[in-house]
Amino acid sequence: MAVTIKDVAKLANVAPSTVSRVIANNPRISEATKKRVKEAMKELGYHPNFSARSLANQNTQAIGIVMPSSGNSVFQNPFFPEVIRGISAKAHENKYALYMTTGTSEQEMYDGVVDMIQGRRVDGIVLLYSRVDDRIMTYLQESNFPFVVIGKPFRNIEDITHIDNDNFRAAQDATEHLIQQQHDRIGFVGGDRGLVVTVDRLLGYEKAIQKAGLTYRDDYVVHEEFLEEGGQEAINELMSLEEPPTGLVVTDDLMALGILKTLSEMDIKVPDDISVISFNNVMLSEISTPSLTSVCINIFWLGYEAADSLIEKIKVPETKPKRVTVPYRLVERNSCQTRQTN
Amino acid sequence: MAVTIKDVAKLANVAPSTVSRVIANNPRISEATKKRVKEAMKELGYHPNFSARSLANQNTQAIGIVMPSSGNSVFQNPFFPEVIRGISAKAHENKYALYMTTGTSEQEMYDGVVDMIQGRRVDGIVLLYSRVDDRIMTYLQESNFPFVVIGKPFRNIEDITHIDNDNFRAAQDATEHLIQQQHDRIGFVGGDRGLVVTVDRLLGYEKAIQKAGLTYRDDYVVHEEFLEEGGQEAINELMSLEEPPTGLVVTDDLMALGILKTLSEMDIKVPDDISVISFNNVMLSEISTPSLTSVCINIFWLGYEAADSLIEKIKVPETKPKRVTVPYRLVERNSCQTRQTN
DNA sequence: TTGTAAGCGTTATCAA
DNA sequence: TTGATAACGCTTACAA
Repeated sequence: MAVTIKDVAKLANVAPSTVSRVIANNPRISEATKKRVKEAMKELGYHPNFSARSLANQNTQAIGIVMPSSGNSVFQNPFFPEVIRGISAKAHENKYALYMTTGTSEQEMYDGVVDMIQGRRVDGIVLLYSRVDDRIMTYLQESNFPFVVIGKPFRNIEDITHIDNDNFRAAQDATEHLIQQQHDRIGFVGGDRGLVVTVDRLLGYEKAIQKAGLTYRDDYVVHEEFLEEGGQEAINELMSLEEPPTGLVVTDDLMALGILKTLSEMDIKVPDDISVISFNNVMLSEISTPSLTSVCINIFWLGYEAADSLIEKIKVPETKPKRVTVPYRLVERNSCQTRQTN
Repeated sequence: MAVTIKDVAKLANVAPSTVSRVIANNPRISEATKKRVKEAMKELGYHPNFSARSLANQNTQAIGIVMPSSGNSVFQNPFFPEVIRGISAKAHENKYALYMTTGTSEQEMYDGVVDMIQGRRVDGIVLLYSRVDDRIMTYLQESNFPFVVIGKPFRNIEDITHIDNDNFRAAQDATEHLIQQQHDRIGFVGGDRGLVVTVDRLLGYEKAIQKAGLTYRDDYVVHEEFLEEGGQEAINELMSLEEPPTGLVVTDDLMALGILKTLSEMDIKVPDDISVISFNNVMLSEISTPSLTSVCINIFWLGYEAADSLIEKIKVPETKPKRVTVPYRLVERNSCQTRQTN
């Protein structure tokens, strides 16, 4: 077995409880013994056993991360490594480790989350997505376990701490950016309509269209799962309309990349023939050709704030639910240009 | 407190140990009591407490994942979500959960790993990269803790279970692919030369060059950190040579994407003016324009095998170290073409 | 086939 | 300021 608190106690000639106090940095312990114990720890190479500690403590110093199921293609989105980096940064500052459940189906994910919570593997959970009518979120709420959501909860917003951008306004701004560039036929390409973020961005788009006095056209709004089979068809149809759009608001950089490809295959030039603006500003948007004008939503920051709010909630359970809004900003690159009216 | 084994025992009118046996599916327990206990568990909504179990068991049912430090830009590489997906799949089959350390510096990572191991947070570790002279790997070896490496260990290969592609041959094949397409001026663009995989691929490239009777030129070999400041310069220089290459072997799809961009800015057309072949075959290689001819290294599979070997090692500690070689295959797309000799 | 009881490595309460 | 000692929730000899 590894070296335990007892070994340290023996070597330092104190009781185990004293060693425990030294670890916890209990103020009422003499500097002398503190030093002696610390030396003993160093000498033996002592490391506290987390399981034992958790058991006694009722706390794990671990945060659970719930991603979309890995069967889902969004799993591939660079959004995730980046939020995790943010979460991780804050977690690390507070000596929390990260724990992940995974699963290839919604059911597996659900079971994983239940296990994680009921099995007391973690002190709190960050839900990395928000979808309409999500069992997991419902469960989290009912279980009364500390958790925060990245994104906007579909219901019970008031009761759930969540970290989000103002996606409505962001989409409105993005759309208006195209409008300012003289575009008046603007399409919207959304991702999974089950995601609240998709809905929010669509609403923002609609608002901008309406506010500018343009007519909202159903056939300008498509949803594609570009990673799936046949994902290109939606774009094909869109561009085959009698009056195809000259500007596109796309809800995700990765989708925009796919669209860039489809367009190039149709021999439609970006930004000359059509302007494309998208969201997230992942590193790819910079290295694609053309580089993408994208709304930077500060992914890292979302993660960082999420961990921050969660840790607060863990430490002070009475903390009121709150909404943290992370700012966004439009980053202009080369996928948009003023419409050529000739 | 949550419902414990005692509560279940009481309700089912048996001893706690019996409940424990039912959980462990101990064969010598009567079907009758087994059923009774199971009903009690269901009725109370019992879930075993992992900490308690780990403490008694000396096992955590968790696998630790060690990524490069998140300060490092490779963190962004879609390689990671994909290996993790693979690890996760196998882990899940065996009811292992995933645990992640993170940190922004090598030191932080190191401390995290030590904590994870000494604190008995995990039963084994998957190291997701292999670099020349890595402290963490050295530590893992010395600590005699179950671990596997994805990639080829820099030293002590015989003693370390690792999962890898034959990167030497893969690079040789990739280079020969260009040679077959009549290219005779072929450059090599590598990533971090501290990574063993970079070295292996470079050697494979050299071998192919030499085997084909082409002359190896120092100035055709560059290493770039394309995500870093000034990453484009290496390519710029390469293409400004008096006799610039007409083919490029690039060690990573993401780098290849960056190169595609740099080339397009220099008004050099791919594949017309220059052919590019890269590695990893991440989803992006398909949706880039042009799509990338890439060596598929079966990332998911790497992860899956890694978890498999690790779990075996955890269960049977005497297991001999072994090397698992995951096959690769060249996926032809549109970034390469036969050299136009006119 | 089942129960009793010790032990896993901590923390925390109560005395001293 | 420190030491005994009882939890924490589970597993596992050993007994029955």
